[in-house]
Amino acid sequence: MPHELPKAYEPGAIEARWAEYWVQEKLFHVETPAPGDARPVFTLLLPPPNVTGRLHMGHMLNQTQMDIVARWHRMRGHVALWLPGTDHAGIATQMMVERQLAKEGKKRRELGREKFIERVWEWRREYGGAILDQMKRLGASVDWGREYFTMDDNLSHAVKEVFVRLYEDGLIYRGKYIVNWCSDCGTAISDLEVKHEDVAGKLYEIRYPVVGSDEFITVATTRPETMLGDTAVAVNPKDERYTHLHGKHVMLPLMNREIPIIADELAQPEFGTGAVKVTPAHDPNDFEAGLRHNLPQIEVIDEHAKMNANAGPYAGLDRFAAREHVVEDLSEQGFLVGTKDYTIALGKCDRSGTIVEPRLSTQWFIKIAPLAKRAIEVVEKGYIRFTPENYGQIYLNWMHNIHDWCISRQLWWGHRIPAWYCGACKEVVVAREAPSACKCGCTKLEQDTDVLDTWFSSGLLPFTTLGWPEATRDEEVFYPNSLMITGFDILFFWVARMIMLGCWFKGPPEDSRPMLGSRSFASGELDREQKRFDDALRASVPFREVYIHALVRDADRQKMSKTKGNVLDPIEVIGKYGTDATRFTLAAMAAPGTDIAFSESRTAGYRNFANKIWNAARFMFMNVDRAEQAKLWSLEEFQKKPLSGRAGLSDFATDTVEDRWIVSRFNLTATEVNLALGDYRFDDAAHKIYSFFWGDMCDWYLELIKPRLTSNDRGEVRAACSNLVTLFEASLRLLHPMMPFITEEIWQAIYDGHPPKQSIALVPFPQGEWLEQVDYKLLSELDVLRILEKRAEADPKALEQMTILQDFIVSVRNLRAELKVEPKVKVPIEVFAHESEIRAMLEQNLAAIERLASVGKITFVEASLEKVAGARSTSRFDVHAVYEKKIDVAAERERLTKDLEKIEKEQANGQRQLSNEQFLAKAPAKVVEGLKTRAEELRVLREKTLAKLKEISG
RNA sequence: GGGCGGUUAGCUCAGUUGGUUAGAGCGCCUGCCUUACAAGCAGGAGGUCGCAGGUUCGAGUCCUGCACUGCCCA
Repeated sequence: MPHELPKAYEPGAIEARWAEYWVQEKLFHVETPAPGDARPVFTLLLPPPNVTGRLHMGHMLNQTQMDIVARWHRMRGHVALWLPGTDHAGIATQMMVERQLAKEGKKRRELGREKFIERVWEWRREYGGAILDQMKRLGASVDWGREYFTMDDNLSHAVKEVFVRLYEDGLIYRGKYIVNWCSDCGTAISDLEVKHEDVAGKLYEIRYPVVGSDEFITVATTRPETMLGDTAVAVNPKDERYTHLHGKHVMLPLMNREIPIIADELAQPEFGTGAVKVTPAHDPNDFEAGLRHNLPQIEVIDEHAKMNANAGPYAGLDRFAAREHVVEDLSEQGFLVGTKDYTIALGKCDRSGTIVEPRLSTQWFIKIAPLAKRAIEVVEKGYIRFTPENYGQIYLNWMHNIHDWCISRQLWWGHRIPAWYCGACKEVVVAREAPSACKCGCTKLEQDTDVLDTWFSSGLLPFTTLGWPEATRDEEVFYPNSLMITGFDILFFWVARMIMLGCWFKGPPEDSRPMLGSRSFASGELDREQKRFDDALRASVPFREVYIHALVRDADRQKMSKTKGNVLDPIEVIGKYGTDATRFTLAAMAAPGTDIAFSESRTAGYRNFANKIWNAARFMFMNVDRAEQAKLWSLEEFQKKPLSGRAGLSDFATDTVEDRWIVSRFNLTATEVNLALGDYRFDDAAHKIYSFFWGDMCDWYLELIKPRLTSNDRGEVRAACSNLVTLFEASLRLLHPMMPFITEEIWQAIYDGHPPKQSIALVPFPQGEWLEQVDYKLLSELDVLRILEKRAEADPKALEQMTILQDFIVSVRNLRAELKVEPKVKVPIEVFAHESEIRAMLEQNLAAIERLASVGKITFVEASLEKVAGARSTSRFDVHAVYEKKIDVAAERERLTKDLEKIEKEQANGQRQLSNEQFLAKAPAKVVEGLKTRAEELRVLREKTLAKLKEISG
């Protein structure tokens, strides 16, 4: 069947069609492997996007990388499970629905809890799938049959189980502490959800009169309104300026309340006057100091960030209005000493942007130290590997300084805390199911109205999505997950919490930890116990590897933000250049540890790459169709080949130097791509494929085989067609993880409706097999070449010969350009090659040289052409164009002089090293050898260049 | 204040344990509508690797200091 392909690649329709096909056909659904299934398993969990979210560039980078890795593993024959899902995003979703209600003139509280939650579910059914639909457009090869949502029944059940177990272990407690309060969201938030921002503010100095004296004590604060709740003034015990005031009291201005002067480390002598006001109900440090000194906690700001009744005359004012009034009154009454400009690190709610109020409030917390201890241990012992490595350090640093985690949220949307309070005895009952009665006999139990932090549930996903707390086959097979790919911004939200929770719930009981010094172990027994424990710990990690990707910035390296208006919508970029090109851009720029400055010009370049592939395919089909019409060869011959043993290039005829060369290049490239992907070097892998496809295959191989494709020799046509299709098909497989759409389209066309598998995504990846057998992380490039040579997959001789042939053709083209030969004129050339082998190779490729360098008659001469003006020389050959046009002597001299300088400089460098005994003694043999070979080349080149210069000047 | 990173071609970036001639894309210059591709082809220019020291036979790569710059945490 003839192939009609449009002249330019049009990604839109093609991509939408395949995206739908992959989902419809459930191609990436993974059945749980039965016991005895020996295939390697690869598990990847999608960090769930917010159900309210829309896809942004960060998601796209994240998902592109995951998809590349997942497709790569799948094609290598692994059971590759990629689990998709969304996060219920407590605050964000609740806000979204409240806004919707507001439009109808309704309020959440009027509706009531149950009705409201129903509305949220409705909203989720209606809009919650948006981001997942966008993922489909990216071609993400996830298992849609296993999609999860953090509020699903099974996951909610697991959340309850975790809460109860942690509570029973004494790791969850409830108490009144200072928390980060967002008055806009109306809930407590965790430390991680507070973003600090340096802003210009003021430092107010206020003097408090010391009771029973004329003295004043001056304190400095950035938040004067909180003084209304002051219950002490602190001075450093070592600060001699204040020793005489220890035990005395001050009169709190405006409130006329006597408060003590306490000696506490809280006050730093270097800061301000060395004395600080203490407001235990509105500052975390003051809170601690308050506990140390048994100070009363007077709250003056309420949940709406307004001053409350304790603030006396200021009650009812907003906290910022109150600040103005307080400062005014202090000033009027002579208590304000002064104000200074001061930079404040202001904490804002990550979600709403509201300034966070440290507020005294009763909340649920996780006692984090025991969990953190394990989370540190598994990383220190190398059970989890970070890429780039430095993130391991950052993680440990954070984990060492972690604080208890406030997990309750004053929201309705989320997992409700499984705790009930007795109406009679106030006892707290924590249980998996609603208890019918308290142990005091009272049946009036009310459930806690709060819900859990969203991250509490998402931190459990690596095991709860696999069926936990039930012991399932899925969990047995797929846990630990193989990999977590995510951005550094949620390293702590996600990665850290998953590790803490995973290692706790999937790990060995803490009391099974062998203790040094314990008498119960005989010698040797302890080691065995320790090993058992460590093995259990190793098996408990949520994932074996963590890859942290960088930030996608705009082309000017600016962070993308809505306020700056520089946000790129990936769907728009895709619309312009195609998904494949966009994916390829992200992959090619994703060097580990470096932010991506996303530039559309680069994407345009990769769209051109897609177009190049497309046209190469057109070229292939054009030739194949012609051969088919002439009954010389048929695609069926290729289609009939069995799939087994087809990971690389098989049945590839290696009659010519270009055949042998392209096989070597293909196998080398495939190997390098495998190595790069194994190291998450997406950029390397992309560049290697790009230069192979375009630089080797299109620029040289396709050009070189053109004559054979149109030859009258049946054998030549057959071999050329077969080679072309074989090579092309294998190259598509190599490219498929990065550019899934165009590769699927062309691959399916090659098989004309009779593909050996439903999709290119399910056929073997080139050269993957032997790499499974070795620890390839230890291989150098040279080792790779050697191994391939041994396996007859690379031919160093062909690589060298082809390089010389390319050099030769480029030299002639260069001569033509310099002599300004008309493009259509075939210029005769003279060639000298002193090595017979090279002369023979050139003679064998005369037709190619004639065609690719637009050459007429080629004459081999017996003497060097180095003295011929305008001749080109390399260490292996001299070539000269016989053409009337005069050469530009000045330009030629300049070029030669420049060449000579370069040659001599390199020569001097080499000589210095080679004449250095230390170098000869210490440098590896291959370096010395290489330098010697190069020195000889340089010697020849220098002589030839000198001769020419002399000729031209004389 | 504590910690981590960056500085390589006009621009955006690679450069893996130190080793032969520092690479790519885009941009730029010159010539071509050569029957797959002008989203292309061919040829070309462009870098004292932020600065100053040090280690080494050998430094873009390791160490120290400095300058500029970005991020995270408090």
